[in-house]
Amino acid sequence: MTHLPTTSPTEQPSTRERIMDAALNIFSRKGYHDTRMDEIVEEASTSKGSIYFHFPNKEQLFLALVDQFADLLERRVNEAIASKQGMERVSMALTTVLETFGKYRRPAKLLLVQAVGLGSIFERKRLEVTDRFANLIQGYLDEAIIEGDIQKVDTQVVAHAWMGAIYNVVIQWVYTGEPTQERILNALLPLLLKSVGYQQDGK
Amino acid sequence: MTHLPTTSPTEQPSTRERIMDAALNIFSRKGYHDTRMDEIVEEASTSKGSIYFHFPNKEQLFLALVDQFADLLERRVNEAIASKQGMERVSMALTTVLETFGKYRRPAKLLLVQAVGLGSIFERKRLEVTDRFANLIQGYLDEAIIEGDIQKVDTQVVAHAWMGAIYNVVIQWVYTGEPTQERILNALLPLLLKSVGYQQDGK
DNA sequence: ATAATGATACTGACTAGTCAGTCTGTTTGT
DNA sequence: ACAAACAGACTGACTAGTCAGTATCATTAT
Repeated sequence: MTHLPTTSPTEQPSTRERIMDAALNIFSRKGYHDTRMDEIVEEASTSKGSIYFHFPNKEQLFLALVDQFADLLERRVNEAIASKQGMERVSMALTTVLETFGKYRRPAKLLLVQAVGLGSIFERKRLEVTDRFANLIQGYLDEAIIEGDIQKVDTQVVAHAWMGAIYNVVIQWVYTGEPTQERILNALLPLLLKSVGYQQDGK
Repeated sequence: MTHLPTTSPTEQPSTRERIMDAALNIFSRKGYHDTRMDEIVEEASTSKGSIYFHFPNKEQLFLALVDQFADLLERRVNEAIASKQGMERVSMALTTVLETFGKYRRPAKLLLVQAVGLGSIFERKRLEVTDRFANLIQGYLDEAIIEGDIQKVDTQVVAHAWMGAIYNVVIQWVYTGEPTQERILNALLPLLLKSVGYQQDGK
């Protein structure tokens, strides 16, 4: 089904890719603790030894998936905003994030839900990822303030608030399928922009 | 330390209360899976059998804590908004939620962090709690629209976005202690109100 | 008064199952 | 010949939950 783009899109998937694919499926569905390594073995049509050849342990396998998706997300956002400036960057970044979450529903769930509430190792990783994106947003906002696009605000709080807003709406959608992606984009984007006093031009 | 108000505030705590107190401490610190029942036994100065006399299993003990705090939160909000109308209700509800999270930091972490990413039983409970509060917010917003306080918006999306914003900022604060509660209130409240086009009167 | 009965609250040694990770191989590629 | 990649049976640490028994107090009978 939903494959994350990998390094070799032409050939048939390597064992390592099959393992990550299977792990993503099951982790995102059942969560970290309820996922047995033997299930991944079966889903990936491989063996215990093979998994432990490619990954040192269960934890690292999980973190590899989190990193893979976080990287993809950041790459996509960076590509999308390259040609934009000021508040348009913010707007474009938001749209891209929502689209990417929409396209990759399972990894999104992994990152937003299953990576929460695990042990301290995972908490550190989650904080790292969260900070990474919060800093990104904060940077754009600071830029927009300098450019005079928006009023002065507490960009740190705003950044985290925005992330929470996006996360939560997406999580709701991942679980229930409601509201539709279109509704989310139509409602959320203006909401966030308005929250810092920016009025969209398109009508 | 931070005791949740219970039914008998005068007498010294009953075994059941000691168990819940200890469980809250450890669950909120280490998460559900990393908490051993034996640790709770020790912290509560009781016995294994005693815990299983008062609670059928680990899961139900955890859910009892979640419910206890969700109830407290809802009760506080309802009390606070009783005398208000329209958009003032929304404003007051937000303030109360932030204050309550601030006052009960550990149960907040339990509800917002540790209850996420667990199995299906917990997911159901989390959706239940989330919906409960989202519906509350949505109700106030719908009311405010009818009263003409704010423009028409997709209140369902707004409700979930707001919750996410609040959650995420509070989580950040629970983890790092930053930003301060005052900064959060000063930044978050206007942000949320502005996001639906409502201008505060104070100033 | 006090002994017998019962109910509730608690104790902690024990068990039975689970599952991540290991180990000893076999196969495949160069 | 050699190593990288894979197979899968096996191990043992770990822990939720059990259960047979004890302590304490209220209730009733004698």
